[in-house]
Amino acid sequence: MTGGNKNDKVNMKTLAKELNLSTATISKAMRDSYDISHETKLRVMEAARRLNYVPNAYASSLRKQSSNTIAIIIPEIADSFFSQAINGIESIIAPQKYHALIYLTHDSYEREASMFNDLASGRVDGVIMSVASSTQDTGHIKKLQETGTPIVFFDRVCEDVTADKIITDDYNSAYNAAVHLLLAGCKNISLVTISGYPSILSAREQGYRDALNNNGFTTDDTRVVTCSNKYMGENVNEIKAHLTTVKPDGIIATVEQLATATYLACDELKLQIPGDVKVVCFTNQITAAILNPPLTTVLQPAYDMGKQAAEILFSRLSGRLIESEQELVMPSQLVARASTAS
Amino acid sequence: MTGGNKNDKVNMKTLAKELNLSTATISKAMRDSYDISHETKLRVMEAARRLNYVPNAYASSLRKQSSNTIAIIIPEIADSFFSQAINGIESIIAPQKYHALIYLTHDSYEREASMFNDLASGRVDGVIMSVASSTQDTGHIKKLQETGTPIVFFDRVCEDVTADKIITDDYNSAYNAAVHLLLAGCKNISLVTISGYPSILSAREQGYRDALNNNGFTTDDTRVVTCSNKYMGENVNEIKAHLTTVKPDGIIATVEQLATATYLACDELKLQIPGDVKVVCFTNQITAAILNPPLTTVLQPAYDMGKQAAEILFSRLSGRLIESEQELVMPSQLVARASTAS
DNA sequence: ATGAAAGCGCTAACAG
DNA sequence: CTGTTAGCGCTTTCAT
Repeated sequence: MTGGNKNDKVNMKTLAKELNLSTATISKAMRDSYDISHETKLRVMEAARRLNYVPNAYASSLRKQSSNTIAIIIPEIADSFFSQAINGIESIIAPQKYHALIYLTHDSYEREASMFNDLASGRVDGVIMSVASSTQDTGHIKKLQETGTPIVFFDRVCEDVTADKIITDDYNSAYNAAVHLLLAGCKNISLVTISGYPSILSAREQGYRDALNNNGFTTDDTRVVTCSNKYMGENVNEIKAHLTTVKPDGIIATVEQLATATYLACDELKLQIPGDVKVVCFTNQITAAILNPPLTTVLQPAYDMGKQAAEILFSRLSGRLIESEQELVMPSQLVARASTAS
Repeated sequence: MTGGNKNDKVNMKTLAKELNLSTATISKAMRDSYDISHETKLRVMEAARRLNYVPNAYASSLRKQSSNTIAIIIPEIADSFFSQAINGIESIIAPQKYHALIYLTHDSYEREASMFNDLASGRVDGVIMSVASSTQDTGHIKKLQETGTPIVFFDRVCEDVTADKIITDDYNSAYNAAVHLLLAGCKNISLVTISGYPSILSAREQGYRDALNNNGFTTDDTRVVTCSNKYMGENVNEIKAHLTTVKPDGIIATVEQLATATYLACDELKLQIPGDVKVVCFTNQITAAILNPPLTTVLQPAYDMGKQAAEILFSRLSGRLIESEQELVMPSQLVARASTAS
């Protein structure tokens, strides 16, 4: 360890001394202020480079009461939808020299609430989030909002929180997915979903129910499999049990993690897709096209949703956006593949 | 917006006034210091809760010269290996109340270097990283190390930087993958890889070459397809061209993103896997088992690698670990599936 | 165009 | 056990 971490610590004072200027002048020069002469700026820049000077982020944040940092709060990172959304967010914030703190709730309300409590520390200027599936009470979110920290939701939004929201048309997407299965000849369609409160889950379920009901089918609750956990093995078992007892000829899976579980369940029961059961899943997995069989998906514009969320958050931060909170609905796309072929 | 962001800002002074104590006492009470009476601590806690007091993170960081924040610097987030590794990192840092800033290099040296320059601002206490494939010069990394910021590499390490490193045995994994293909009857094995400098790429290539050479096969450079970009379409075309001209009967793909490209290339050329070409890929994709056909993978312990990286970083940060930097080699696992069946 | 000085909110000596 | 004091490094009036 070369450990030059104590003595050669170079700050504004060092620079000021080096150039016979005040720290105020250095500060202004570094930020390219209008009332510093061009020549002085050049001298400052040169010295900064030469001495490896980088302004201390926390001193600056403390003084300015703003941090150029946002929080991304999501349930899970090993998920194509969320990781693509992060790419979208990053595409906007990185050029602006903003920083992203990432927090994973693992769908736990307790963790989410604890994270929000911490964020009141002024650590971030704003938040982009997808709420945990187990979150019902939203007091923690409203409390942070009250401190003046803007929050933008994407995908898993909270209905009872007033904030900017980026979603896809979950109701229609599910409705269309169900119609797609009906047109493929299914008479007996089940929904495989996860437990939780976010409105996107109920919207997807309602879209599924309405599509069936509007087309002469009934939808009793036995046709809805609610996977209660994230352990692949248990989900597979729940789905297998359903396939064995209810014998659906079509399945709509509402979240990405259920795609693999559904395929494995069919596999283990030697059920053919799409012969015995047709499957469509809400997922952004890039491998959907090369699955056995290729999976019909409801594809969300994850990258663009992240981009939009970041852009709206920036508008709020800059004060440019003063209108009331908006809900932006972006289009999902049903990509038909062999898993739903007639 | 209830906007209580100005007037009711509650800090230590507020609390001190409220309780007729000094800010020093508040500070110590909040941190559960031994020289504060139990009773006072309770009063402080109560008041803190009542007034929604949360210590300002930046004031604390500035004063303590440490931020309880680390940086995770990776090439890409929409990648199973990296997102699983992040889960591993998070499992260690979250309970310790550490925060993670995430930076994506998109494999660009310029972005990586610029990020490292910024980190000299004291924003983070340490770094966990996987280097960009285009990074050859490592000056930016060494420069940050010289400020005393510990860096732990995982997977894509820099050979010429002295630091803690968590890797898998890339040479042997590739060697074994090649042997696996030979045993499956391949006579004509190609490597599909990406351009770049990280030693894991050359190790994987060397393992492949040695396995063939040691078993009586030659490995000329025409058998190595170097995909130069990340646009799926172009990669598919490069692989198709190779399949058409060289006609390999076995393929080893060195990184996750090449799995889908390879499958699509075979698909478009109507080549059967494993009949015409057998395929094995370094990937952690959960869908490997349900691909058409199920894909033989070299599975890295991504979650545990992230965990280890975080644990070692914490040892460094706490000063517990004083020995010289270590390289921890963790085992990969060859998971044989139908894509390499004889 | 530059500088002096105050202070962001917290912590760590040190005194009492 | 509690308080006083001096900063951490920066930004921002306000003078000059």
